[in-house]
Amino acid sequence: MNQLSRRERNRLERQNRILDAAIKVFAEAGFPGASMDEIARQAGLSKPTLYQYFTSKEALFEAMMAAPREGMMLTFDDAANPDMVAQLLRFAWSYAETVMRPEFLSLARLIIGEAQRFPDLGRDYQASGPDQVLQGLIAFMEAQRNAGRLVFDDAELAAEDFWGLILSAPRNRALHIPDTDVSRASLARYIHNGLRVFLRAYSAQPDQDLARLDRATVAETAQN
Amino acid sequence: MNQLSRRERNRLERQNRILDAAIKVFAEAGFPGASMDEIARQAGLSKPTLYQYFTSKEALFEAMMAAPREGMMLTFDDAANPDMVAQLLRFAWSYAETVMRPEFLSLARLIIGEAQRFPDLGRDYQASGPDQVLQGLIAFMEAQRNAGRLVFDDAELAAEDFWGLILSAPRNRALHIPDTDVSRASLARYIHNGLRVFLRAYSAQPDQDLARLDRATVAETAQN
DNA sequence: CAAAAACTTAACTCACCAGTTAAGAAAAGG
DNA sequence: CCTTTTCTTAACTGGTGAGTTAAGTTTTTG
Repeated sequence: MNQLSRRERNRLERQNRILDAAIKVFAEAGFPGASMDEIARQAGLSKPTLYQYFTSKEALFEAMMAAPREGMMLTFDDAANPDMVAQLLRFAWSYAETVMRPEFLSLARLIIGEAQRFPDLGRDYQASGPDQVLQGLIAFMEAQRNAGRLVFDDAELAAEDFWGLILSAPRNRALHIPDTDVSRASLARYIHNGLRVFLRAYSAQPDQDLARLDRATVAETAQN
Repeated sequence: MNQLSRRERNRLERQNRILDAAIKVFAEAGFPGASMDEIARQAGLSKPTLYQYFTSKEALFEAMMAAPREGMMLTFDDAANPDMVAQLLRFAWSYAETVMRPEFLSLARLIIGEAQRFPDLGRDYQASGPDQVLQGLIAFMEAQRNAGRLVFDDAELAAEDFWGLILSAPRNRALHIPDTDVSRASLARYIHNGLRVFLRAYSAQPDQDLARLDRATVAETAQN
């Protein structure tokens, strides 16, 4: 049932406990403010054991940051779906809910705060996070243009506009002011407004798509 | 010619030197990573003197952050000017050039990185920086709506959209990746695209305003 | 079950840092 | 010019943190 020896299983489980503790402590205190003793304490073991797993504070920090960020790689499953508005709306919501989670914001604050001291960190994050999402968005935008539903010259700009319209305001605010839990209602306000502006500027059939958006909005409001 | 005694002048000059050194060291190392010895060294004096001016590391940090941020409060001087497109373009450029300066980005990284440890800091910054600019933008948007040049329901959303369309993409990237100096050409790309999208979505006379924008773009390109 | 191997820990080292103290230098006032 | 006051500094203190060591414990293996 299990290939791993008891030792190996223990080791893996502890490694995960350490990484979990590290993310918590680093996010709370920043790299210089975090203490290896505190991380060890929160992981439920002692410092020399911690050094068995990671050879230095920096190594731990980098390993923690390199750990895959689940939930980031969301994409458009059904590219053939003709209801572009519904797809955009669904994408916007799932992305917003990922990115605005408190732990995710903490991590973003940490990355930004340490970007100067760890230049690779920020670059890698940008490449493996936002840039991936952007690529997915660009592919989607181009598919919609080919299907005659969107009109634009530069797919990258269109994708970035979509992102910026939907998330930049609430996210910037949340980065500056922690513990402001962002309500679903306020996210809805940004998402629907952003999408409306996006469709007005980019849709091949703006009136039709805006009507579709309003219908979707009513449907969702009724759900809650 | 000068009301201040030699002592008082020296004191002020030193205080400024300390604040300059502090901003540099804190931005480079973060709050916990910055050392008072290093700040004293960079300010060209010794630690006890530093403590004569600021009673603790926290006090220095907060004083430094409270120092007025010049260049942030830009606004629309000539509200009566009928050329809305030119005004938006000028605002976009002056704001972008302020916000994308390396020192300004360093400060933003520091604020975001320490927001969790200093909750007031992030709140105060948001209130005295971005929110002020936003208020100015909102007032402008409303004036343009009253003049029949823009169409929207929610002035705050319109203002935030403008901001997000123009700056969110390059700024987020710059926050993650320091020392990427952002060329005027790439800023121009974002600004002109953002403004185009904004006008398509919000202008009362989109075709006319877009033509105006293109003319302004050509004029500026010719200048360089 | 006993010996070896791997793992874990309490206690330590060394460096650094925030904040203080005591003694010396400079300015102000008579 | 000399005394007083203020400013400045080199040297110190107490505490903490990264990383190590040596001794004890658990797991594996014959």
